[in-house]
Amino acid sequence: MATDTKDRILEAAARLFAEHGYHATGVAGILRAAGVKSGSLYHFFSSKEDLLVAVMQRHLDLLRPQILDRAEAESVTEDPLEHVFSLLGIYRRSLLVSGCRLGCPVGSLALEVGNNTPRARALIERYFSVWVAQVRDWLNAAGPRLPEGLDRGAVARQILAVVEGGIIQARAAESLEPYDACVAQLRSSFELLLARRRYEQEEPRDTLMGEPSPTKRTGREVGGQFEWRAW
Amino acid sequence: MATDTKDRILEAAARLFAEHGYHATGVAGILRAAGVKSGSLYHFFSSKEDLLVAVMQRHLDLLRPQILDRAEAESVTEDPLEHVFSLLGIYRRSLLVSGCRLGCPVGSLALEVGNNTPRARALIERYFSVWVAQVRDWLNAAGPRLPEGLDRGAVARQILAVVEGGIIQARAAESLEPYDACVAQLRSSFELLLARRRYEQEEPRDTLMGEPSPTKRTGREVGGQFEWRAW
DNA sequence: GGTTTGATTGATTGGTTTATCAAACCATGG
DNA sequence: CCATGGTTTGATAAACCAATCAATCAAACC
Repeated sequence: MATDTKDRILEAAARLFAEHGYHATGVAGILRAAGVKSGSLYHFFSSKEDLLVAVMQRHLDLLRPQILDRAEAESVTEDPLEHVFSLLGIYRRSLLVSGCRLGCPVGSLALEVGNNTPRARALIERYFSVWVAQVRDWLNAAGPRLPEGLDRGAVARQILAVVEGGIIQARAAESLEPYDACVAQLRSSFELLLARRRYEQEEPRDTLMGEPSPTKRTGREVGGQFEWRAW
Repeated sequence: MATDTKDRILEAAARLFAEHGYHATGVAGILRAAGVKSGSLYHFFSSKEDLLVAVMQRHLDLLRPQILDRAEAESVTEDPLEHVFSLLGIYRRSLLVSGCRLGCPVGSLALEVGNNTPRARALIERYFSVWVAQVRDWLNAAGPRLPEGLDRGAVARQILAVVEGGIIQARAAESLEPYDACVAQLRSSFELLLARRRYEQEEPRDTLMGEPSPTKRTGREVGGQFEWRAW
């Protein structure tokens, strides 16, 4: 069927672009992976670059259902801060199952074709915007638990940076360790923010690095420290 | 002269790889940019991939003199924490003068040729290691101003992640704003760490988000907030 | 002055790439 | 049963790519 072929091409192209990059992926490889002849591809897409744009559009379309919503769904609590670390856990799993080869498909393409491919660049920008906006909303939903003056948009951008930068390092090192270190450090920063908020409010506190306001805490205890079940 | 030609080739290749990526850069373009004929290139480098490795080696060789040492040199104070933000300022300038096209030449290549080019990957990994080790040393030099139990290696990795991730976002957005937001947020985290340290020591403090221990403060005051002169 | 060594040239090769196109195919509706 | 239009085929064009190589040149060395 028509849409089936088109989807197979898109899926194959998305996978190969993510694995080897845009330029390193030949049309022949996409055809082979999709089980299609060249004419079919050029029936649906006017050029390789056009295919790239379609792949990016697909990533954008799938961002919410397959990444953001899933991060929420995987959180055992309704703590919006847990959604954030759930999200980081999704990328970690992607690295894990691919032997540190696949991280964020958009991040890779952003650096390779970012400029000099205007349509793709615009989609990448929107992708990041949606991502950041969702994380910002989660941070906003954490409401008074985070400090008053905190720029939650900037924090969301920083979280995205940590993800992308952590993935770069993990790929280079062929190890999850750098990614985990970045995330762990991010978690510490959050604990500090939460602690600071409690400090501002002069609430009673036992430990400074303690758990988030435990209204619904259902995470597991690990080594005496509360885990937000990011993975 | 011999070395002159070789250097011109390396320089041209490094620039073009950073601008357009490895695969998108043709040998012909390198020859044109270096003002050299193909035979010369293949006299010095056995293949395009060999040239890539040489370019990476060059980046590694220049990391200390042109990036890390310069970050120290540009700091007006001897505060090792200022070195860190000085370093972030170097990358910002690179983005600025190139219209957000050039960030970290190694980060781009890390994602594009990271795997499936073992020699290049190993050099990228070493590059990041040296980078992280230097930042870690700076953090260590900050000594007791940072909290006792802080994993300074992890913080250094996180800083690298913020740089690389901030650059990705800046390139995608064709704007410095995302990079600045990430760095600003990083700065806030540091202020929080310093504040926390002072809190631990039960030292007298006036503001929680105040300046770093002002033994040698020579930065400029901006809007009432202390600036570490990152740029 | 003659020889060796290394550097440089630039036309050329062989392979690969993206993209085209006319012909065949097939489902749907008249 | 045919007509139509979207779909698929696969050979092939045209451009591009990395890489080669015999020939020239320059300098250093004996």
